[in-house]
Amino acid sequence: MAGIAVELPDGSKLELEEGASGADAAAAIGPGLAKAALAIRVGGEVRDLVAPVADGERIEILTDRDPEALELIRHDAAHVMAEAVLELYPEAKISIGPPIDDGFYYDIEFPGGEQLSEDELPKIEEAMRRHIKADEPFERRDIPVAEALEKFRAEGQDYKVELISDLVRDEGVETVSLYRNGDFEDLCRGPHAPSTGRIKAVRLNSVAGAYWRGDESRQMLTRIYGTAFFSKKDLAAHLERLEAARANDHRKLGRELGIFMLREEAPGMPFWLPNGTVLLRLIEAEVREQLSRRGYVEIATPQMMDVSLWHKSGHWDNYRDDMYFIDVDERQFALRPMNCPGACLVFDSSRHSYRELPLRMAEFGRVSRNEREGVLHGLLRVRAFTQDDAHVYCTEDQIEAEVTDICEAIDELYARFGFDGAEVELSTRPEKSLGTDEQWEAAEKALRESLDKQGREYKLNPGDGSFYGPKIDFHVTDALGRSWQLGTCQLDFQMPERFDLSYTGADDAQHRPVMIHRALLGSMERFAGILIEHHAGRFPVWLAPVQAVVLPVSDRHAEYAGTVAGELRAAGARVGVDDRSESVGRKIRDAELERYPFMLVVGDREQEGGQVAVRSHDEGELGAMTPAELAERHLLAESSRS
RNA sequence: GCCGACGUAGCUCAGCUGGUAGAGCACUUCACUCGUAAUGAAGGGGUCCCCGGUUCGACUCCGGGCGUCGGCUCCA
Repeated sequence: MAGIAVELPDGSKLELEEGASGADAAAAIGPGLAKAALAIRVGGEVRDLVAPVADGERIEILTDRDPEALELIRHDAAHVMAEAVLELYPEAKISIGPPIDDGFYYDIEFPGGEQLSEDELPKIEEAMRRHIKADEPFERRDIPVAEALEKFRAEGQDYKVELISDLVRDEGVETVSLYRNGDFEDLCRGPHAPSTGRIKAVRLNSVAGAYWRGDESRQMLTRIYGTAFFSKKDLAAHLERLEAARANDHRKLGRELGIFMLREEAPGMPFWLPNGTVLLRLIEAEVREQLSRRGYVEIATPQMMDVSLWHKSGHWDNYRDDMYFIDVDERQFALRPMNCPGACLVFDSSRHSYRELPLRMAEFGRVSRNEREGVLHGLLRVRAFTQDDAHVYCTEDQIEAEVTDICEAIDELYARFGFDGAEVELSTRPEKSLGTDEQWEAAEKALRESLDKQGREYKLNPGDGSFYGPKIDFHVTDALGRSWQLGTCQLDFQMPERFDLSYTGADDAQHRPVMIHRALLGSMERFAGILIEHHAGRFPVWLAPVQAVVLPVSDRHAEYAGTVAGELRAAGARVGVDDRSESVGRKIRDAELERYPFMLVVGDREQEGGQVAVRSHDEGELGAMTPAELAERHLLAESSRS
């Protein structure tokens, strides 16, 4: 009888009988592996353990040590949750339940369209544990579409019927696969672990509303979020990590460190406190350093302009819902939601030669957008913010070099602030947009080619572009792993046309410039928020709003403390004095909680020697030195390059 | 905008099955004058988010708003 052979990750060959499964392969290698095996990976594809392997395939046995296996059991857990929910609420209609980054969810319609209360989660969780303990096997079967439709129709599972119908329509499938665990059988591509018992720890976290198929106009379902692990210890560690991440929330740190505040009187419009304002100015200085090095000029244009301008720019047609309008006497004005029209008016205020291009005009532009309630989020999603904006007017030939230069500036700037790298996304034409197919095609091509030439990895976001052009976005994540867009580079053939912008070419004729909208950090507010979380409120010395605090040992050293602070400030350092009548220990503690990088203790010894006793948060006590030495060695060492 | 939860002193939070509130920290004052993560004592501070309703009486119950938080959708 003919055997088959598969190749293992170490390159060795494993002889198996014809028709052998992944489980057989694992068993052939050893009983320990047979017990630990969860699934197999062939190439990039994960398969059920019971799926057959073919002659010559390179296979890998997945166990709980494999990161992909975690995704597997989370998907398993989603099925177990659906099983438990249907047991407790037989009338519920289930939709989809995928694994996600750190867990899984299942979207479910409860009877009467009611939302599930969070209080019910423990009950569901308990039922899940029972099914996990019962170690129910996952069993797959493939059945004809008609049979599947009949089954789910009979069960009243309308969402499954819709999913299957769409599979037939979009992919022309003839059969679908179902997975059974216990009494529950779900439409599912798989793969799954051999049985529910492989889930060693499970936790349901929260419920939330979620639109069916992510479509606002459709039914809102109840999304139950949960997570699963291979051990209770891993689950506990995960929950601890979340807890720690919450401590780095910029909203909490922002208040504690005197960076910003929010008030009910101005929802979504942050107030910058003294320390935050210093931080903002330092961030701006880094942006300006890029501007001057890369040949930008800076302008400042009005916050509010007549509505006629917004009709002209296309914002009224495409962005009206997000704008604030103000009636003044007989005229209607709008607060700007974007800075581009102002820049266009500046460009249009004089004649331009092709010799001036690319003309790069930057503006730290404050914009106001009437964001829908419910989307606001600390500094990360606000209604009034400042973009480190710029508009580059250039020829089509210059696009690629400009886009490349912008991407480089973003790389340099993010590296300067301690970010390893951002995720790059390319977004193309949305449904609501201005311009012709040809223009969009040319613009999208230009961006794509620039990215390709730079050798950048990027994700494609079809339909996610701005209404006037496609864009490249730079994304980074916050403390809890949520991704936020920062920098952006958007191509625009529309605005120059609408504003009838032109430059004189070498041929003495008038030509239309191309406009690039670009922001390196995106919004100063959002960037600052992300920066706070990235550094957990403990900024590098050059960026710390207060770099050092002078701590007099007793009241009689207060005057000397003031002298020292004065000297350091004169040298350009940001220094505070804590001259409360408190113990040194107390002042050290408070300084640490404020996350000051340096604490300068001054008592009799230091006062006599004209020195300060330096304590660094990072390095502990550094001994005594003069203020000048401290400034040179520590406080100013990494300051802005400008 | 949608779903859910929440809103008590500057902050973190107790509390009341309906009888107008309390702690710690912070703040003020006094004493202490202190050497690397909390010195002690005393004191001030609240339209219990807002507006209605029920009730003899509402911080508490009900309705509506506003805001915040977690999601969805949307977006820098």
